[in-house]
Amino acid sequence: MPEIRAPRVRFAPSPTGYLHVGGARTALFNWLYVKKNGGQFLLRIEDTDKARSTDESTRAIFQGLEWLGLGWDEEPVYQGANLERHRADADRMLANGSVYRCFCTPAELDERRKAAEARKESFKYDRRCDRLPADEVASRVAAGIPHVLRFRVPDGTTDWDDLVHERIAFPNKDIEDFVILRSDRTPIYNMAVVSDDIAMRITLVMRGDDHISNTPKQILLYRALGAELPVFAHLPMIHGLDGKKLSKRHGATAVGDYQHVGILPGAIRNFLALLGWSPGGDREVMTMDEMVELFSVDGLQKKAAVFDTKKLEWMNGQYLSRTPAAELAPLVTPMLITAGLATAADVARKEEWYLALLDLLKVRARTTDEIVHQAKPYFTDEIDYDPEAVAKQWKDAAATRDILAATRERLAHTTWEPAAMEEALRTLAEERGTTGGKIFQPLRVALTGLTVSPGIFDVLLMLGPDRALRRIESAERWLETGGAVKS
RNA sequence: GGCGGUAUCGUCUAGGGGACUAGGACGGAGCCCUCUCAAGGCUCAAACACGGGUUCGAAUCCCGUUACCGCUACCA
Repeated sequence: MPEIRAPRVRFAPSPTGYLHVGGARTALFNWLYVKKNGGQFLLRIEDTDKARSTDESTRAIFQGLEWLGLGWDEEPVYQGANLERHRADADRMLANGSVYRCFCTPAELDERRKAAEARKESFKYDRRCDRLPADEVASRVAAGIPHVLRFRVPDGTTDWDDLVHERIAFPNKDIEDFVILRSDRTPIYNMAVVSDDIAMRITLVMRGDDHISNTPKQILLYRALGAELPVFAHLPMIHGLDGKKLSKRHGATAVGDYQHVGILPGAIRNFLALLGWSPGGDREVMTMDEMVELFSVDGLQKKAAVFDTKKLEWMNGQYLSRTPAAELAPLVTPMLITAGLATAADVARKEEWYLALLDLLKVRARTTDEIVHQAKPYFTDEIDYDPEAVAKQWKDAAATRDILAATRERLAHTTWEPAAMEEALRTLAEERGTTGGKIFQPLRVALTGLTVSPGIFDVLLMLGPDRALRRIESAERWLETGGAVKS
């Protein structure tokens, strides 16, 4: 498939909820295409459904796109503002004979539809109003009888070369004479979309493949308006683990949800890019620049993809590990503050220490949430002992207390430097006829309350002698009193 | 029901007639490393929906069947 040079593309969400991952993926592909081929990525807010559209969700969409790094090129277009043009275009088609007035009421239509269903027939508008004599139409219009505008679908076939599906064809006999303007003179979706796409000079329409059956109707509209056709590309849907279209019941579907649980924008972008597209070969983790470089419609998939959060988390872990602490800090700090673990001033005061800590924690975390959780022992004075850790590493209270006391004593007289500390504790282990692990593990619980942490000497280093020693002492007391006294 | 779309490991995918004993990644199992976890390294289990063609040769091309998805409004 030839690439389109300097394409003008658009992402056209309805502001009826937050930015959905499916929408985000569509926006990403449009964006990548434009960056690869040079052109404009435009935004159109399809807010013609006043009842469901909200400013709040428009803001959420902007915010979501910005977070993902998908900037747009011109002022966003609000579909609702183009009502007059939509009407004018519809009237133009009425004037050139592509469209006719239909006086059938919704109630009548509904009745006929139900009757057809009862007969197990498929319902299609029978064009009865198109057969009305001209003077009859004129007198009804003069009498102010409400009516819609319907498109008169010609004979033949409507087809196009889809960028992802190749040729798709619809016999026109299967396309109903669809309404383009309601009786209140507001446009129907397909009318508004085509009018706007023409006005915005869109040359490539890339959207979800749930729009495939809208496409022949839209092509008919372009022709009736004498406009040049854009190229169409229909992307596969994103499904949940059960193979059904992704929805709320599959858990988080809004981009913002992932932002809030600590997914990095780069990670979800990379993950989303791989849903329905492949650069070929074994490439998986890619920077935005690499994705732009590699992007091609040839790598687009026809099949729906399942949104697997496990792989997203893995991807995020990859990004977390590769992101420098200095870049992670602005993301993690607010979460630390919200969690009540630190203030901005705390963090600023010991920046070097903080960045070192982030470097230790990021490699073993899959989300920034996990980093915050793991960071707790380094910020609070009081720690809780994880019952599981106690059960596993502090089985014998007396013996543990004894070993902790000995450990504390050695540490108190050791230079606070990893090699020296390791040497001291390994010697202690040897003297006691045991292994390092038998000392490190109980010590880890004393220091962090957890079974999981960075290497024990890193923990010691981050905690510093005063706090570490005090904490071991608290653990000893806790063990002595059988857990009655909090650390 | 009608119309349209799709079909490679559980999942994301590579594959564009012979290089396929079908590759990689996530997830799973196991081993190594090791003070825990993660990371990393290694190993294993795991797929061409089915049936017909075309061809010397089909995961790859064609047809049919099946399954799944989407659309079928004076919604978007």
